[in-house]
Amino acid sequence: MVTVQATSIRDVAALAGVSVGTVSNVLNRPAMVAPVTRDKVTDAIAQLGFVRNESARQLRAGRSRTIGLVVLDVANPFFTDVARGAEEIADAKDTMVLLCNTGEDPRRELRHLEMLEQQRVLGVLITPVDTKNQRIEAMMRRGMPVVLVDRRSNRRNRCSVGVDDVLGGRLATSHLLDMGHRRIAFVGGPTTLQQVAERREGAAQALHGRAGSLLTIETPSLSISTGRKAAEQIAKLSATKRPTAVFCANDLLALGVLQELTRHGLRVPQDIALVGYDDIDFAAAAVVPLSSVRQPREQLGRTAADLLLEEVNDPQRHKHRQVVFEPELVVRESSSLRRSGLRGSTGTAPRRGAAAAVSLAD
Amino acid sequence: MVTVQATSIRDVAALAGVSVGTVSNVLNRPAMVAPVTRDKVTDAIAQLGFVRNESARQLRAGRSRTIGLVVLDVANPFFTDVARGAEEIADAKDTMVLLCNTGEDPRRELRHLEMLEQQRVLGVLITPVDTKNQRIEAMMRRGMPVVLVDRRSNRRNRCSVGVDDVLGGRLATSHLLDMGHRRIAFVGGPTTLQQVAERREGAAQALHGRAGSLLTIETPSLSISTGRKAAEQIAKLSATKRPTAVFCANDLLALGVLQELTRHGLRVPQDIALVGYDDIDFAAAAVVPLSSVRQPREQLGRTAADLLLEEVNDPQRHKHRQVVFEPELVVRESSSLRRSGLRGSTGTAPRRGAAAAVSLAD
DNA sequence: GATCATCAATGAATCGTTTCATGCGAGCAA
DNA sequence: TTGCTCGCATGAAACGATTCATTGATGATC
Repeated sequence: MVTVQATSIRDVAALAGVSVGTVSNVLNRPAMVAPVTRDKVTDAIAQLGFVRNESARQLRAGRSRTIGLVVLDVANPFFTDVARGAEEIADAKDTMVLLCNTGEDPRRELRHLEMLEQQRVLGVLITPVDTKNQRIEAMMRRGMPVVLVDRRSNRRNRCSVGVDDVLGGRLATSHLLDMGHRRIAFVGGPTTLQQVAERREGAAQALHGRAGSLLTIETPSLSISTGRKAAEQIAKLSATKRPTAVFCANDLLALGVLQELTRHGLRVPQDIALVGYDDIDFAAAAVVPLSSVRQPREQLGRTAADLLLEEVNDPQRHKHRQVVFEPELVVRESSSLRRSGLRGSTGTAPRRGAAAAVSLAD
Repeated sequence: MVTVQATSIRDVAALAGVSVGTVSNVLNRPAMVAPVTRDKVTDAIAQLGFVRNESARQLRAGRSRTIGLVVLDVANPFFTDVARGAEEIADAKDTMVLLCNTGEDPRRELRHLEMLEQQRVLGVLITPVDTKNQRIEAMMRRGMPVVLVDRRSNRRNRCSVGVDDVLGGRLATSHLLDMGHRRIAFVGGPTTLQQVAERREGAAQALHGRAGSLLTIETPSLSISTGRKAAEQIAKLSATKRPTAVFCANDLLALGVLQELTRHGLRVPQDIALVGYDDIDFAAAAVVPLSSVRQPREQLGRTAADLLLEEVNDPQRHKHRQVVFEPELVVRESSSLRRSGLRGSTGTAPRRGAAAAVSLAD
């Protein structure tokens, strides 16, 4: 097979009998070309199968039409929902979303950021692996708009959309305490992830001034398989030391924990209660429907894209904002059993706190 | 904030006191630049925060360093695993993967293909929405390498990697027949998706010459929520008409079916047996661990990327190949109950067929 | 000291677009 | 007829890199 030499705007111009400038006008400002000429050009384009070279366009026009979305894990439904939200907004503005997966690996994150900057994307939505990321700072200094996703920026010099993770951790843990649990484990990591650190912090806050202890099991990542490994450690503990409730930093971990506890003959929620985070679709469909802290995932993506495009389209007027959503605890079977010793009835979840709703779902 | 005028290779050259050609050499062929000069240049690059403009590079060099991966649904773990496999291979060859999500929408698919071709990507891996896709044919005629993913090409003029979906459908349905089921439903759609059509075809084949009927419930997509809707229809049927077993075209559907059946008081597997397809991680973690047809997902992605890069790097020697993997039935609780009337014991799965392994997993 | 090979660095040409100042012809008013 | 405006079309000049023929400097060899 012969690789065909790509046809350029010149070939189209030649075939249509017009100048290259006119072809470009047909492509970009069809209104200012006479209908007869326009038809000649579009015919020529169709006949030659011409496809415009985006590199050349971008080089000259100095402006790309894509934004980058850098996430920790595309296999995590949380992020695919965020992506969906971002795409929805971008689509409406004729902008494409480049989805990049770091797999929580700083080196891959760096590679993706480099690529995005080399491509001169309009801007970047990112959930960074590390709290401190030199590269991001540098990019911003060079004028690249960046919005942090699922992370709060303490600095005022950039936009961020996030969910109050401390509150989320507090909600989950208070609920477990209310259900009569005293030995609670937090499973999650790495703690370099701000989300993880804050959810744990929330758990610690909930315990403040109340009877109960928090055992932290740090994991290297947030996947189902690491969840299984963490549960193995828990299962190995003696019954008197073993926590009676586990709060996981996300649902994937929780699902892994659930599988592995079950394999070891530990029942959820009878022996160990379980609460996850994110409320992904699979949580409700788990062996034991999983209590979880729900975040407005698509909303997060939409808001992030909105903020970014606002900054892109009008950098002068744009004011950096830090948007924080509130999470919501969804109680399901995995944590709905009141701890024995406090009369063993299946209790419904109590409302706690003013701002945060605690809802009971199927 | 002032948007800084992007620094170019000229600025670097000026600061380092060398020519632009030398800077380019440092970037692309550092070995042929004297160490002293090289250091001057790299210092200048660092000092200016220079980031190479990929558009310009690509325009002149005439060659990009990315491949496109177009999938039906990024929220489906099947595809994220395929993506992971493809990325693994691409990474090793210093190539980036652009992940594009069509959401089974032909219009979005078209937009993504246009964008990829405009960007002059090295090639495209795609699971097309329609069996016949003009645009793909056109792209190939223009010399763009394309590999079909999770789909068999009957034509010899292109590469494809797929799994024998007819066999998969046969495995699942034979298993259900062996467990004593006679009224079996197939849930899946749209049938324009080749995978769906073939899995159904396999189901029909399994019934050939055996007692039993196949009820087809066509769905508009392959998500959890459409699965719920399908289950609603099933639940509405009278007990005598209702199928005793359901085979779903993928696991997401099956999980949805499972949730909704349970909500209607129908027990799995006692009232209705259930088999899914893909064996995603969540299948084993479902309320009732889900029997499913397993496909070598990452392998699929790796092989596809391998084929594509082979064609890209040596178009002369490359021979198009159609790789077909064999699926494997994994029997779990959702279908492991032998149908009453044939003595109601929990049976283990029988081995069926020569090539296809039927394994019993936890 | 002349000749030649080797190694580095140079800078102009080029990739395929977009953009914009310029040209041109038709139509219209004076 | 002249002078203007208006509507389209033109084509040369960018954009920022890569590439390659050419030049220059340095040693080595005779």
